[in-house]
Amino acid sequence: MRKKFTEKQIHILDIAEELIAKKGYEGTSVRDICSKANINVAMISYYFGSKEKMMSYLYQYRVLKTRENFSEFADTIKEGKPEMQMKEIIKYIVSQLFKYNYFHGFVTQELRHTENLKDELLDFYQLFVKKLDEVIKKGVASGVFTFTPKPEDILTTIIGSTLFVIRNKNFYELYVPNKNEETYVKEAEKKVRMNLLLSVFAILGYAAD
Amino acid sequence: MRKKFTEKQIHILDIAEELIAKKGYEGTSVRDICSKANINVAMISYYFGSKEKMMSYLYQYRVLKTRENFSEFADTIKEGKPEMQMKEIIKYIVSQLFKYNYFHGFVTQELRHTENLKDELLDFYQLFVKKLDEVIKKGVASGVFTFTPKPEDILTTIIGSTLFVIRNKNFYELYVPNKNEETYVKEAEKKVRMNLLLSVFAILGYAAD
Amino acid sequence: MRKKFTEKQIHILDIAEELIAKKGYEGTSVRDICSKANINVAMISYYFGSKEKMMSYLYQYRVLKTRENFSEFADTIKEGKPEMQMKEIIKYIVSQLFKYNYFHGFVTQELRHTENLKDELLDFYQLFVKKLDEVIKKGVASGVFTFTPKPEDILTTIIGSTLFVIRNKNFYELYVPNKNEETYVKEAEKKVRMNLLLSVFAILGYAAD
Amino acid sequence: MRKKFTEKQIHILDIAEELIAKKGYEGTSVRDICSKANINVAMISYYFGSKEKMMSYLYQYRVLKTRENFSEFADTIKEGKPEMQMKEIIKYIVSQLFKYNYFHGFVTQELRHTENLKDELLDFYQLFVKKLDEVIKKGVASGVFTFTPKPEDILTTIIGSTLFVIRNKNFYELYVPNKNEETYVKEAEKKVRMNLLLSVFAILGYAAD
DNA sequence: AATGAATGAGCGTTCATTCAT
DNA sequence: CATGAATGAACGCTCATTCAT
Repeated sequence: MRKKFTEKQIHILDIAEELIAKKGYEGTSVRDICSKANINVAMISYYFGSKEKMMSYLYQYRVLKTRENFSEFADTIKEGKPEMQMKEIIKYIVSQLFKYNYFHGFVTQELRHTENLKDELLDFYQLFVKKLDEVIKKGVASGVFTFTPKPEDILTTIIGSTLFVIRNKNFYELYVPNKNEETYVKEAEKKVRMNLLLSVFAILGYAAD
Repeated sequence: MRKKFTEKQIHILDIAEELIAKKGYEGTSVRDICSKANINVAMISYYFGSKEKMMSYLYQYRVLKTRENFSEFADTIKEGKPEMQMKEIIKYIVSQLFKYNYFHGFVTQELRHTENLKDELLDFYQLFVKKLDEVIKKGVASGVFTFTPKPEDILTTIIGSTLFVIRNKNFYELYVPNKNEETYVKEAEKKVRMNLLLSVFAILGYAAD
Repeated sequence: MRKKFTEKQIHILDIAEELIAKKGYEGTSVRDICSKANINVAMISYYFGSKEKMMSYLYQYRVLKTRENFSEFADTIKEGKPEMQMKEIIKYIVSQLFKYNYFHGFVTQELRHTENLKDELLDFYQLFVKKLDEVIKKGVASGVFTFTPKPEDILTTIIGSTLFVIRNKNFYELYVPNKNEETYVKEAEKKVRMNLLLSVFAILGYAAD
Repeated sequence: MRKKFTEKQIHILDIAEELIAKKGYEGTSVRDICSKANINVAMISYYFGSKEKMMSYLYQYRVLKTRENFSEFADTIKEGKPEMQMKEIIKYIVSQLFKYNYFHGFVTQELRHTENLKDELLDFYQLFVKKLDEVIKKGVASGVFTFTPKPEDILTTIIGSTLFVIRNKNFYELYVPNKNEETYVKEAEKKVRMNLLLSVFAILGYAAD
């Protein structure tokens, strides 16, 4: 059920995503979205069929974009050494979660409304697992990694830790040096990335020389 | 503003928590809760003043219980060696999150409704950070730990990873051997706990003999 | 359907009257009344059967008292000259309306709820009409009054003017010299009384010598 | 905050006014109004924002119309003799109160809901007082009136008496010859008008030749 | 292709009243 | 005799959606 969206539709989806990530699906009324998007209240039903279908389209749209993005990324690290690849994967996941935190925010919160779509996200996660598995095995084979942790556990740690930081801003900011609103996000991202690098490479038994 | 609750009120809170964790605050109507609790629609206003106040009471009630529970737990590990203490802390946090996943589910999702109460959760997290800090320092001092990672990062990894597993059941269950509905939860909890033990001890540079 | 009331019941009726006169029948909840009377919410149904029946009892109670009161008053002027009697009647009606403005306030506002009871008020008004008729005829017979206006019109003017003043406080107070909250009511009562005396005696063609 | 209303809105306001005058603001539910107006329950909120705001608009609308109406009337009597002017004013006020008795019914009963709007009614009453004052003074100057009663007292008598008659139908109808429902109202209006003419001209010491 | 008016269902809450004690 | 817990109906209002244009 792929669909091409007009500019106007994408505009609506952007605003819907932001509001829903902030206030939840039920907490966000069609009127809220339309008012912020400067369109008529009837437009969401008109364009997408219903509020719920709009959610599906929004989800599809983002997953599609994300997959394309990941595809490109995967290409860029194809040639590197395992330790570099692992580092880049961590960096990529963390930055993507921070960048599209709106999306990832509502994915876990609001996916109950689009139960059948979860599969697409699942496929996407498995893509990561597969990639991590490759890298780990290659690293172990080449001797730079000592241990063989489960790739799904590595992914769990990376995504889980990052989302926790994003969602518990007022906890984590206690430990981030620069609390300036502008720079906080960057500092937080950096801190969680460093933590994950340390963590993951420790599990891998990475012997830096 | 502590409050004693009757059995009936606790019954309502239990059901409310479950539904809200599943379907969100706005997604759960007073009628849903009352219908499942076999009580009159007016009772929530009658007992708690309003739906919103019920949320506050629910939150208070759980945080209070959780703090008391943690207090007891902290006593039981007071005497042990750092490595044992760390192991027990991880085990404790993971098991608590699994046990009260309803609560932790709505805490991160629905806290916007009880903004002023967030501080209590913050205090609670800081309790953990403090405890972790003690254990890490003691372990480093006694030589069983080699490195000194930040306690807030350790906590982030533990809670983040566990919550991710809880909330992405149909991802994680792909990697859990026994998919029997009854045993799955236990297996999943065991798997994430093992992962975290490995992970945390690796970061600490724990030298097992 | 006469009824004897206990002190507690009278206490409730007093409070109910005040609140209903202020905020209307529907605007006053049973809870409001019970809360102000420091009694249980169930008491009004318990004592009076229902909120509506309470209204009936309240109405009966006040009309009864008022009739008794008027009876006494009628005795005191029995012996006087017509012009004195007329003066006293005006003074009496005005002062009673001011004194029991709570009651008269809700009588005209809330009588829609006790349609069948209007007869009692009607009887009461007719008592006044009869008395006024007597006085007018006596005065005409004795030559102190020149004209024979209809007694129901005299009553209409007296009650209508007084109630208008009571209910349009912020209009009439513009023309009352002393606006001090304490003395205003007395001044207003005095002013409307003087107006009515002038008015009624003018209609009667009273020739003061 | 003046507002133009559509025909549909005016239709709703008419029905709302009638019901509220009869049963009070709290006694009249939004459902009552909508049911009688054959519209959806949501329409009152949709058109006016809320039930309470509807009251304000209704009030504004009627006061505005009434002021315009009075303005026109004032023009028509500009040229006449004082005694003719006085007669016309009485006739006008009485007929207006009878015509718009719904409005005047709820104005005194329900103005607690639109506290801040009372001033507009006050202004309106003062317009009458001013006009009466002019007429009285002119009459006294030209010698047709002997006395100088206070204009606010004249207004009080006129409005008070008329409203009393309107609100105590089953009292006054005892004295109105033709009790036929159709003609009663006209007869009652006539009777109270005659009474007021007599009354007011007597107070003015009008010397008819 | 797009709108604004209008709808019916459902929301959280309050109501007068009843019930068990 | 009196209470406080509990009820079902109704409240004003907002919702996502549909309809007529």
